[in-house]
Amino acid sequence: MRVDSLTLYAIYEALLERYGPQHWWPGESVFEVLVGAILTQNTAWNNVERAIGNLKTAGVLSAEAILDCPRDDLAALIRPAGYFNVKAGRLQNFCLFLIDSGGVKGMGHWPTPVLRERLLSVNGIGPETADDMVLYAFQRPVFVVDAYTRRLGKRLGILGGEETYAQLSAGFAAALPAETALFNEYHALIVRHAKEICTARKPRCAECCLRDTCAYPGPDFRP
DNA sequence: TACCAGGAGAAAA
DNA sequence: TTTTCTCATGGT
Repeated sequence: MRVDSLTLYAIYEALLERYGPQHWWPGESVFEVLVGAILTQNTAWNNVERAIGNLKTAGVLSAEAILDCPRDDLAALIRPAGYFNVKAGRLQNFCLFLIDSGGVKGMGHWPTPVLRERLLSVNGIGPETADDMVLYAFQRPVFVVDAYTRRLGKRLGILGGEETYAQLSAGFAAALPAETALFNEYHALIVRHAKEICTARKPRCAECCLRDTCAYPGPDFRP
């Protein structure tokens, strides 16, 4: 898959001009970013914030505490984030992996491809969650692809819609300079755009809301 | 009331 | 191998 660099950069510039820097990822520590990446799977961030708040209040926002916490109790704490039973297991899987790997510091010594592969080996961590972690927690230049990225790319005519995650991530990364700050901001801006338009235009958007049901072709960011 | 949200894994076809 | 189903709360 090939994506035109100029087009991709023009989209980025347009989003940055419209919304400004997003200062991602929201979180007070690297561990909080890692936890947030799992909790936000198919879930609105507002609900994730509630869940993380519960973990903080209960003193369960560390790998050791999450592993020590009975599964049902952990599930109750993260209930606002939805899929709480599933995510409680995923959090504990990841925390076990994190401790076995020497923590964030130990994992920080791994080359990016190794880091990514090992994260993907953890049950409950798929491509997007792994890349969220690699980019936002470990500050490595990987391009995060989410549902918004796919929809926006399709709306703008730069994607066909059938590409695999790996094809999209590699295609975007190859078309842009490998800069962590750029990849950080780009993904954040796409999410911001989606939220902004969806919130502003409900119930019926006059501009591309990035939903599958939206028939509007979307704003033209092409150069 | 119905739809949607910063996915992933298991089961079924 | 590909498609479908399941997990679930909270906002609009």
